[in-house]
Amino acid sequence: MNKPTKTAIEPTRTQDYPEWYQQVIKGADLAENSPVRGCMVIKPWGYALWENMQRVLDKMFKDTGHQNAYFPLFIPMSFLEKEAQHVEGFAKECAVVTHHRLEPDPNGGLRPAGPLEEPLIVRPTSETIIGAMYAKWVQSYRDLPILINQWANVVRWEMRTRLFLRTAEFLWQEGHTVHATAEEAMEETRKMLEVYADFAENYMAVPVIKGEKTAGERFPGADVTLSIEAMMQDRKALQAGTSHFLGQNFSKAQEIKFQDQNGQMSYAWTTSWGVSTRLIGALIMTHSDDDGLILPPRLAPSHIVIQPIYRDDAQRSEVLTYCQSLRKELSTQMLGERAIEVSIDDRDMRGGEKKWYHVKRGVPLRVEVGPKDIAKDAVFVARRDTGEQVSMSRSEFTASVSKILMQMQQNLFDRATKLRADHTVKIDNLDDFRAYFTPKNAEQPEIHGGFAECHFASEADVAEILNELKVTIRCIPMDGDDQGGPCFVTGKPSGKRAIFAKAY
RNA sequence: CGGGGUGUAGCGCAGUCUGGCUAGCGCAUCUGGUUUGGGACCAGAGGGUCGUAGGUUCGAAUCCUAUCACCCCGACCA
Repeated sequence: MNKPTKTAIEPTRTQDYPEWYQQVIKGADLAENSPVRGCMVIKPWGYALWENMQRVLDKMFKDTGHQNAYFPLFIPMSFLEKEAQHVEGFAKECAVVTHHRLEPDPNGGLRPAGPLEEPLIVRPTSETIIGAMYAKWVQSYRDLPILINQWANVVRWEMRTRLFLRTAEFLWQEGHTVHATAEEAMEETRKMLEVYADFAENYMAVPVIKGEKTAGERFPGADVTLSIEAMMQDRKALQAGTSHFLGQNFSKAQEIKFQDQNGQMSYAWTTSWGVSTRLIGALIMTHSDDDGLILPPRLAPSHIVIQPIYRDDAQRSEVLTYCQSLRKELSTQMLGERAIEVSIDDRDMRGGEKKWYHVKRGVPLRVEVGPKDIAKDAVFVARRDTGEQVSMSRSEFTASVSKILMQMQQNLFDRATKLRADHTVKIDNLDDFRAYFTPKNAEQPEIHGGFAECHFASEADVAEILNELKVTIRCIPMDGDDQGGPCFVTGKPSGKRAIFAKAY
């Protein structure tokens, strides 16, 4: 008795954005919560998406001279203690291993036994364990630079979690490099931010702002933190990737030093940079609509699903044969460097149900093929991004499929760019700022605000109002060409504008 | 760690205030049939230690006590 609903996902974005987000994930079967507090299970469709992201990023890292390696999950507690800022930043959210076996307890259960002499922490990030190894590997300037990346899981014991956006355990990559000079390390920091921005915009179709974090928002232990910031459809900011110039902080703490050309001992300069499964959250919240997930073709695990339509066995075999040949023909087409992925969904399932299954999963193109289509050698094509459905000849479709997918990729990017442009404003006084970030409905805040470009002279001056409105300084954009102006709170002169926004 | 809430079938819930036959409903699942260019219909079936442990009672999903788990709101964060 389940009546067809107007939208495949309920509630809609405007009704309840956070709940919509959860339902999109559920509808697309990307992931679900696990019995382990704060930890998610990434299901095959979600993991395939992550694998595509990994494949592209990994190539980008290799193309910029990096190699992959793997370092331990566990870090001796004393390692973390070495860098004071770093300890302070992460100590409160670490999982700590204190025992190395279990024994039966009197109640028939198990209890930890065999206390460790030194507790191990599960890595929240690997600067310290990797730094300890780098200290051994670096002796001479000839050993530099070291350019290593690792794909790993990390654990941060967050108080509140949300699928993909913030989970206790998440998957990521972390690059860790060592350089002889500050300039070279800073160049590496910038270079990797560019890689992330390139990936976000050209593969994820998510427009990002490259910028520098303020002191208050910096990575614990970094001298400079750069980030890419994206705007989600609820107009909140999401930090999608970070790249840190760590100066000599970690090399001094961990004795990463080398003899230079002149025989002098110097501390090395290090960087670290990472993106995580959070990118999937960014993807979802940038493109999806009230019918579910929308995937940018370049990262979609499957580009086209062919849905055969038939009534009886005779038609079935005729239609399936046609679909198989269509599939084969489409599979030879390329989308960029990747072959187009085509699947045939011939499950015994009602047509409408099957259609919505793929709509919710965000497959870019859905192609229906039935006897009537075959009779005129045509296919019925539905585009996920626009919802447009057209019948076209088979030859026309196969000839243009690659172009259509690239158009979709571009359309998603343009759409997201427009949303951001429509909700980015320059604000120069406190009243406007407060009005911009205050929802009309205090009980159930509607989607409001966006990015505010403002001048500020010092973080302390704006701390109070930011705290009150739950707004943060996202970054000081690198590409900004602003000429300076007065702080929106104090009127004191400031250089460049910063992006202010509510954030995930 | 504060404030609020929820634990009943795979999922979503009703029943609890006011204790009482065999604990219900929707979706999902399974079987049979009818359907089939679009989120089907009919008939039937399976599936529950009512979070856990005590207590009150002739009798507890329901009342009392304790406890655990999870969710939401805050403080903290990729």
